[in-house]
Amino acid sequence: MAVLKLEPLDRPEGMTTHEYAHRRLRQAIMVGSIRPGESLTIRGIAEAMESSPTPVREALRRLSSEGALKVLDNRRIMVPRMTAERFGELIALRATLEQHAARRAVGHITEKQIDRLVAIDKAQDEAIAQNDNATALLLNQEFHRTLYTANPDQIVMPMVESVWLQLGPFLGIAMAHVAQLYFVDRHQEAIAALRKRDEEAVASAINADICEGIGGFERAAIENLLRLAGQ
Amino acid sequence: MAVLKLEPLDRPEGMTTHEYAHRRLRQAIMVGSIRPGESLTIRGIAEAMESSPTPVREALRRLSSEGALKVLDNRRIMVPRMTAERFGELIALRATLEQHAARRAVGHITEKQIDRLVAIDKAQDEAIAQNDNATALLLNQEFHRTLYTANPDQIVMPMVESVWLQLGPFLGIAMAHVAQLYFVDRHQEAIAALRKRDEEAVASAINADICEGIGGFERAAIENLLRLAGQ
DNA sequence: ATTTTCAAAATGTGATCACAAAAATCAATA
DNA sequence: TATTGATTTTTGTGATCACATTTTGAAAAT
Repeated sequence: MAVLKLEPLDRPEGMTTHEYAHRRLRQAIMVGSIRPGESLTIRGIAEAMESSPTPVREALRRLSSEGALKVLDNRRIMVPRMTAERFGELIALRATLEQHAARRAVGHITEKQIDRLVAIDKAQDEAIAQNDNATALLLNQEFHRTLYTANPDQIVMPMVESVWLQLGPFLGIAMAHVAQLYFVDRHQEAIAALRKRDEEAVASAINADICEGIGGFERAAIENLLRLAGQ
Repeated sequence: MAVLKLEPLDRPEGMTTHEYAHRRLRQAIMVGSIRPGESLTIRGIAEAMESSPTPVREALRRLSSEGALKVLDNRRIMVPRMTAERFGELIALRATLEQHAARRAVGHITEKQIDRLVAIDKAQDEAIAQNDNATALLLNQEFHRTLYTANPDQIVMPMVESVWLQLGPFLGIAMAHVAQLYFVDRHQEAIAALRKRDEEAVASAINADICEGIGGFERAAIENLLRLAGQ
């Protein structure tokens, strides 16, 4: 049996087992610590987190509905393989979705929430300065999430998170084969546009943030990376 | 126990029980035959489709990940209530997502696939002429799905379907309180633009198709409908 | 008539078991 | 050595059971 090592995770009281399993697996996929092509077994995961197949199966179903996992014809479950084409689609969709989410937030966001964005961005810069990639990644997600969820009726956030999840495995590959991930962002540009309630400028900043960040990989670089990772 | 009546559904051989349960519930929600606010019980559904709680729970988890169901704090599960604000967000997101999907399909679609779109549109017109709302709705979905999936690496279709699912309950309400759903579409405009491989014109046609179709409800009309339905 | 109390029923959750299909292992054969 | 074939193990699936929590409904009290 494939021995799966999973980072333990804080489990708040009252959280159900399947929810906990979902969180832990999601986290592992998001940061790219499960190799694409590696097959996950229900019993293996259940044993790794000291529970039983039932709640693990529920977690796997949710993750496959979220696009994080793929169910094969054999009913085996694995992290989807990445291709240059799929990567391109993911980046393009991410740009579309997050521009939409940002536009729809501009009319709702308060000055206090914008101040919060400033604080998150500052914390991210500090994490980058200390070469703490994992924390920087998490804070970058928190920046975007905080912006988009300023709209209380927003529907798009789960879809944005789904794209992040699907990009996770590639991040894992990139981190393993690139000496240093260089972070560039357009957060301050977005913040300035938000202060002015300039919807167009906000969308533009978010688009640039995505396209010049993770989306900035050249196609040749991507194919090279994937080849190196044996995909 | 709330007695749930579910349309039986064709079950292909080899389809697992949880997949079948997922399909049947999804279908019921999509056409608006489950009233928002009505609480679904695992055992009730299991009994209604002559199976057991385990696979039903998996189906419910998937549907909640797809946005079709909402898990309350009591762990009760229900179809989310609709509000005018949520409806507005859903329509705006639908327009954004489907314009994106359409643009991304233009470069891949073949003449044969465009011919297929023509056939589907014709069948839909016939269904409308015969006042067969259910069939017309299904064919409309098939039109859009066929267009978007012309792109083989496409990622967005599950998200489009998620929005359709979330709009389903409102459709059910509208059908119950409006004498006749008037169908307007921009399919022929989209087809003409596809033949010319005019990405901008395709996106424009899809946008109009959505905004003038289900998205055409005035806010006052929506609030009135929701009030009538006791939401 | 309304509210409170308390027992009974219903419900979500997760562990366990049995079964069939798939994968892996190993011996026999070419 | 490589390949086939049979046996064993592993795995996904779904039904069932026990437990804790919630909901329900009726009786009692205000």
